[in-house]
Amino acid sequence: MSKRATQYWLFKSEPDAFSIDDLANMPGKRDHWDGIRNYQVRNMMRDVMKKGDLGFFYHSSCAVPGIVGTVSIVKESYPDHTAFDKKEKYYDPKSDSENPRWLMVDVKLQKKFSEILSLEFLKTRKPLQDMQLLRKGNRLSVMPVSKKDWDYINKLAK
DNA sequence: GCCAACGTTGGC
DNA sequence: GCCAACGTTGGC
Repeated sequence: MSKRATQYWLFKSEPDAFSIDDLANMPGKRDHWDGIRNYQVRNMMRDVMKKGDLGFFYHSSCAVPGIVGTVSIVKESYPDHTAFDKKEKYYDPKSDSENPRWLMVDVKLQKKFSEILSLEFLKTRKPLQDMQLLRKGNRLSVMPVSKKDWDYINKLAK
């Protein structure tokens, strides 16, 4: 039986809403990654993302955007219950428990980098020039990362 | 706060 | 199914 290769990802979060320290302070340093309301991202989580995959934690829409650490996928996609709750920011009346439209996964903190790898810095790295994160106009909040870029960035990290 | 990029919605 | 209008993301 052939074993599936680990896939790599990047998760964006606004640190004002949920930072890597917030994840570090959760019981077991794990939490569900709710609030995905984009079909491309949902489909990737549903069809491609597997338990054991690894991802970068990225801080967006803040003073210094960049990669701040790594996580592992500890639970594969399941219905995002925050879509059912009127009080939630990402409530979606078109989704309910009978027919859930949105999914989430659980992630666990693997490593917090001692220094942020800023977007500004990453842009100067020649080997990363084709990375999806660095492409103009990219708006996906979760995106795949190639093994090559994963390995390279981890070597830069402290 | 500006604005480029781009996903989504809805009229036709 | 086209496409204009609108909303959101996210860097700057």
